[in-house]
Amino acid sequence: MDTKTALLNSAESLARSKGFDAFSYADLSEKVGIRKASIHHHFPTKADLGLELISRYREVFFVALGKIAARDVSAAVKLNAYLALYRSALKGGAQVCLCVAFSAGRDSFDNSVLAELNAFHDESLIWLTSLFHEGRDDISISGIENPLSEARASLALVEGAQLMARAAKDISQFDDAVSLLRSRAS
Amino acid sequence: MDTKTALLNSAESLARSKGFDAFSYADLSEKVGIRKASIHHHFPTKADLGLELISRYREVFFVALGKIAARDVSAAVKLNAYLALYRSALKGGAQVCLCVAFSAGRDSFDNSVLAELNAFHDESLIWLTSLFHEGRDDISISGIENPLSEARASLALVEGAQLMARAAKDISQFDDAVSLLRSRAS
DNA sequence: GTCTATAATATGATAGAC
DNA sequence: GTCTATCATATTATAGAC
Repeated sequence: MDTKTALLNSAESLARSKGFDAFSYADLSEKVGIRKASIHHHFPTKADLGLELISRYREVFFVALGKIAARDVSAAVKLNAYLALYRSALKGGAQVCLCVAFSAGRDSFDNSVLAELNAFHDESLIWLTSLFHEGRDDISISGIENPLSEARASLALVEGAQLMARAAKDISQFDDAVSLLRSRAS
Repeated sequence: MDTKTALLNSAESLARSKGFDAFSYADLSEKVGIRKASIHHHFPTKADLGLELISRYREVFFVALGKIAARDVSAAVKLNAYLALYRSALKGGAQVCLCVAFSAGRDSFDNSVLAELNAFHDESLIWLTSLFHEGRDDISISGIENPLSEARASLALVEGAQLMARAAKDISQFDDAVSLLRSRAS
């Protein structure tokens, strides 16, 4: 693996466990085994690092969602896969997804990072709305009256559930919070 | 108002808008009009300040919830009051409630602060579970099968909705996320 | 209780040798 | 591309005068 990728991987892990502003180039230096100054060669400023982080994350995340959507299974199965994706991102309660980590960060992000965050949010809503439409049609998810409202509520639910689980360092808080939604997917 | 209260008020505002680790004694100094060193007289360390902040917040918050619970109105009305409390805490999208702010903070909190956070969480669940029991009994809130599950989902929902609204600096994201829950309270 | 002054440390970032 | 050395600045915190 090349140095830049190693830096991105370690930075992502640190951002998701501690927060983007809570880790320093010194932390990153120690994790990757390279001097602080050398990191600036790959990411001149920390803002550059932040932008590349969220950009890469969004790309990878929606490739995963695309694969779920393409499966020839019921909407209920896809909803469970979506919840499993957020659950596994928790790493047992030690990390949140990068989107939650950045949303929780201080207002230290510039417009390009905020644009990525908004895009993540909008794309998620589109994906979820489509899912709930499907679930209403194939009647595999119960009680759907308004797919868009369901999408908005579900996104806030999984993000809040992640936040609580990491704060308590207890993944069962995530499971408890989403159990009601999961129970509607037969 | 005495200096200590002024410090707590300004610190709470800063923590809820920027994050607890994202404001410094210098920021606080400027806001209150007192020198940095003088703050240490009231709060020797920043950890002391954090503990007093969350402790005071929990107290005030559950006094408010107690007043809502004591009202002679339907559970649906109480649920709307609960959602309105979280909505007003948003200050239009600029702030989150202190509980969300601390949950999102880095792992810089010691055990006493984490204990307050856990207590906040547990007390909220008890309050909400009681509310949903009431809503099932007076049939003012629709579709309740398991009050505890509803409580857990609702808490994660409002916290996630706050996080999203502040990240987008747009209170309508909170309203959108909770609209489904609100619509069940007739 | 508040001030000035200062300490000890950590931060993001740059210059220039190899 | 990585290194050593350094800078400017910000952080929490303390000592001691008033």
